Amino acid sequence: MKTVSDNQADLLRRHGLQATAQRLAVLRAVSERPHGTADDVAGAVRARIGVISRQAVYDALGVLAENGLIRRIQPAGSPARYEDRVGDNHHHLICRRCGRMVDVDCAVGAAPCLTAAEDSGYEIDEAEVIYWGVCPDCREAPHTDRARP
Amino acid sequence: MKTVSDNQADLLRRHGLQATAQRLAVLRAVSERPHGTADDVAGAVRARIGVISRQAVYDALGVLAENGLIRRIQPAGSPARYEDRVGDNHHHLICRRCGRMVDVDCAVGAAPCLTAAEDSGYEIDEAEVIYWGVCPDCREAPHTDRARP
DNA sequence: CCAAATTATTGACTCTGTCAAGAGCACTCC
DNA sequence: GGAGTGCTCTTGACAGAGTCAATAATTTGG
Repeated sequence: MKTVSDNQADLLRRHGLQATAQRLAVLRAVSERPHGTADDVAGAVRARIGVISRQAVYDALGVLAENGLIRRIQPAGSPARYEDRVGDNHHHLICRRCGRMVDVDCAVGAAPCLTAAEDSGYEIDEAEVIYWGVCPDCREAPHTDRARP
Repeated sequence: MKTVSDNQADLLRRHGLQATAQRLAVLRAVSERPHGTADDVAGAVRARIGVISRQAVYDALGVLAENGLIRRIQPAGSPARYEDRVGDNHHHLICRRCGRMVDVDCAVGAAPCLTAAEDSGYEIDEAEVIYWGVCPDCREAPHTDRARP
């Protein structure tokens, strides 16, 4: 019988990547905590396999993202975040106060948003949409900004 | 007769900001070269008024953006960029190879894109849209990636 | 099991951007 | 038009996120 790790190892090899302990752990960490930063991932990986270098984390995240196994999101004012929900080009909704990020299905449709009004001759391959707002929790809580007299 | 600088000074004061030489020069630099980075702006300002500290540039860009006189765009993998086209919530189209950025009018309409399919209870105030692709020039030119054997 | 090639580790380094203290201006009020 | 007050600029140290480069360790095809 094959374990989850075996399947993920095969997945990596099918993409022409070597299946190392570090990459497997990174892949698993991203899938367990969507929208985590490289640092979060490093922490989760260390909890599981003991030790990993910062560079290995960046390398793994890099090749996984390049090969479409994970997706990198880089919101303004935040380090890059990673998620394993790929292939459906969904969008993100971020709270301006607490930074919490949630997924949003595309309003337009399945293969969405890839048509700009005028494409200026560009060959568009991705539409990145980030909605900014205030999450329910932060809306209820008193404004920390205004709280200081 | 009023000069351009006088008008911009008034503009600043109308927003409750002091009209300093540095701020005027920053505002002018942003308007002259849209999509420039803080560093570009600093260079342009130095060419005009001689010298400005890095901090003053960041301060000026910060207050101008806060007051809606300019807009800050922070694309993945690039330092922040600034433009003076504000108030119409247009979007951007960036070339993956050369980084060139062009404006795109919103496909949806005038006050656009603020409606996500499901808002998860968030109070959305901005929709940031970035299209990624390859510009006409880079499409014609040979791939630098593939060019190395 | 072995050799070649890919990956990981280590540590220095770069690039953007921020913080804090003091000096210098801009604007207001007389 | 001059002086005070408070905002703004300069200077220099600092921090976070990510990259580079050389060496050591694994993976994997044969």
